[in-house]
Amino acid sequence: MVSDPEARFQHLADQVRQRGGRLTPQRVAILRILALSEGHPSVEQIYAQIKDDFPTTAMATIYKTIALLKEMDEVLELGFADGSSRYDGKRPDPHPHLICVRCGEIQDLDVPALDELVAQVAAQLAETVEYDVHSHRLDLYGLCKTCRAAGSHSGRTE
Amino acid sequence: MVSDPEARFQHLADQVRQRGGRLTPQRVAILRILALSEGHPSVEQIYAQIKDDFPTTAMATIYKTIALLKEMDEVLELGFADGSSRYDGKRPDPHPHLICVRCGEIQDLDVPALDELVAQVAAQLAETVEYDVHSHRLDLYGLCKTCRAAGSHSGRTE
DNA sequence: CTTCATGCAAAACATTTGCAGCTGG
DNA sequence: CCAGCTGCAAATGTTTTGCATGAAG
Repeated sequence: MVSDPEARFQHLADQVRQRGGRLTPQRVAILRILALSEGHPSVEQIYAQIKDDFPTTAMATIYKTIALLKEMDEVLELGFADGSSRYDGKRPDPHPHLICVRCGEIQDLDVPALDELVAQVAAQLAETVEYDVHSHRLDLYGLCKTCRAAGSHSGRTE
Repeated sequence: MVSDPEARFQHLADQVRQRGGRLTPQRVAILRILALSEGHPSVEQIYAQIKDDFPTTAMATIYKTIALLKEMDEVLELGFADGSSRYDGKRPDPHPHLICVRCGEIQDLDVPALDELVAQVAAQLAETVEYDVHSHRLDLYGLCKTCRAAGSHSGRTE
């Protein structure tokens, strides 16, 4: 939310390098898109953007790079019931999202009370059933202003 | 959590009939499993249970019946990043889930403050950006007692 | 140079669709 | 009866995998 996109990109690049990974041009492009994209791109969208600069890039390359980032917990994956996934490389920590079920637009959301609420529940679960909660996900689903005006729905429903 | 499973099954059956749908033996079996299952079965698990009574049942039949229930908002679908889905036919309204990332166990969770919190955020979004929020989803991810003891992790990560 | 990444194609899955035949109401 | 359901198979769409080539460090 605050962090400078360019700094975020540098962080990702550093992490990859420290891990023994290489920074190929394609990979740099993927990291850059993930670090800079305001929206929450899908693999397809990343692919489309990259083809401009590296027309031969394969989808598999993008999947592989994202898998690497997931392992390092440097990207947040939002999977949906329809099997599609969108990625957030700017804020890899859990945070709520607002999702339009019609156009698919995803935006970050600030719910200050949430982390505390989750922490409370987690603490209680740790005590009562020895459950070790380490992550969470909150999505709000609905219709954005534009789609609301456009009429009824269609598309992703979860 | 409260409702009698048998009553829930009857409700589902009634809804299907009112909709002009038929109650074939296979369909009855699917509804029964969804209404009675304590866990949150996958299509595969439903399929396995049904094969005992109706060995010729096709997966497609289960998918079609679930699609019907989804349309009527009588089943809650929990889709995951790995493409799998689990279903809750007991409580179709949004409610939080506790998910073990190692064994995949899913249990319902009670977070009394959540609905109010979501309602507040939704109200604010309606005012500020004319967003129409009509649903939500909260998952907590972690390790259940058993898996915690068993060691490190593997499996679904979201 | 030595690994690791790329890109292509094939494989692997889960889910959907089309359709002939069956059957619930 | 006949609209709707079943079961089979084929189609779909996305993600994964195997492997030869290529390039980062």
